[in-house]
Amino acid sequence: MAAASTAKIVRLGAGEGVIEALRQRIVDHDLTPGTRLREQDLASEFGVSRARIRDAFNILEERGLIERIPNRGALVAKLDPAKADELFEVREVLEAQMVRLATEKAPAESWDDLIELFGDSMGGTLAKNDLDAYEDAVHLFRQRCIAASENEVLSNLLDSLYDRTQVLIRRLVLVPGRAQEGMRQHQEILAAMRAGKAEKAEKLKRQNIRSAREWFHNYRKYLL
Amino acid sequence: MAAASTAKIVRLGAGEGVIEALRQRIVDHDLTPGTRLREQDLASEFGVSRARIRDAFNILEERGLIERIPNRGALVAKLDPAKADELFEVREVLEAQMVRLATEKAPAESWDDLIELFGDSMGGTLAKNDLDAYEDAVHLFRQRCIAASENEVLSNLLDSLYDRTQVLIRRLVLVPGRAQEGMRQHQEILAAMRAGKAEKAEKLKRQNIRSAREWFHNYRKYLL
DNA sequence: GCCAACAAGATTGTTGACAATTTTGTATGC
DNA sequence: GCATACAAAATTGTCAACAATCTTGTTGGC
Repeated sequence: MAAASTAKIVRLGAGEGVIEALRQRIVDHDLTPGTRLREQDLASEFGVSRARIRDAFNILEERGLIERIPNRGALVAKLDPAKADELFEVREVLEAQMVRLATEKAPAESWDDLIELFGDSMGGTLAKNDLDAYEDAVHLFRQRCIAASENEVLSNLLDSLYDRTQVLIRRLVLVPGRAQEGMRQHQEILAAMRAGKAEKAEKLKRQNIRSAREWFHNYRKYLL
Repeated sequence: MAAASTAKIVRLGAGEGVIEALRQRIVDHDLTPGTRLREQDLASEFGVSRARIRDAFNILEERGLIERIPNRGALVAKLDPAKADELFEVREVLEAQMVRLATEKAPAESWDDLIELFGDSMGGTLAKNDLDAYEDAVHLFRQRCIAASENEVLSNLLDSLYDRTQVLIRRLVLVPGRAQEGMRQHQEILAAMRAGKAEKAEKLKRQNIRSAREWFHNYRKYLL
């Protein structure tokens, strides 16, 4: 569930739970973009002082999840098409690098269970519109790749980008046909990884993100 | 000079200057890795309250420039070889993407002045060991590419990564032969950009970072 | 002489109160 | 009726004091 949990283990101060709770609400669209965040309200709700909320705001702003206007407070960051494009352009190369490094650093057999997961049964799963199962599989693929790439810097960046696009990705799966194509692409990527072809896997992952970006463009009216 | 100034224009609060000042000291190695940062000392020096210093610490920690140990304070982050490798692995794809986007989005003629800058006279400049001129040229190349790539997310990530490796890069130029090779690589990259060959430019930039990484490995005893 | 227990000092973590700024509501003049 | 000026309320920005935790120096015992 928690995308950023891959690397953040340290510092369990009083305010740490606040950051995570706010992050979760924002990426889950519990707090919709543009929502104004009042320090005192949140402080009362979480039972901490305003200073803790302020600390959380500083960090969430640095991650791009909220925007702050001097003397006016904090707003949940909006995701306009231009900004979404920027995020896709960066994800394209970072996720491709993730797959490349994972292929190079992990033994080929370690992907067998994921190949099984994305295998024959997945088609039927999607036919029944069981999107949760698909989302879980993609999420697992992602987590395994991040772990295998053994690069904390990359991991943190991917988590940060993922937080900002999670809502969009989730909605994209709703578009008829997108999940099927995504499944096929993951099968191809995994096949390349199983064969140890890091460069090919990287290229395929890049195409996967570009493809997602194109679907987003074609359906952006419905997605944002 | 200020690498992170490309995008951070907003929020000129009292504490904003503190962040920038501390960042500058860290990336310039004015504060060496492992240095302990005491809140009260810095608060007195900058003439602000400890809370402002604390805010700055939060942000610098998020950017990976300092590390915090609970109840023990903040240390300037150390850059061990493993972490340096991680940074190179990420820079490799992000800077390549930067060059690709810059080539695609900016008119070919716009690189003519940089081609001139990295042209014939540069060889003599390096022969005289005028490293400042070389560093300035590389810095200008970088800034122009970031601006041309028109991607704020990418720009922020590159600035953040650059801050963490600036000292290392600066020292790497000292290694005999590295500057000459870097110059040649930039000439090739710029030639590809001038020709509008985005994919080739991307590939060359990738090789440029990989090459820098190898030099770093070979001379890491002297560099860290 | 060396180690452990304890106490004093230093440093970070947290809070509530105060100051500065912006927004909102109201009254007044045209 | 509408716009402007002013005042009150709400909200954010800043700070200094207090509490908790860790480090360091000292003393006593073996």
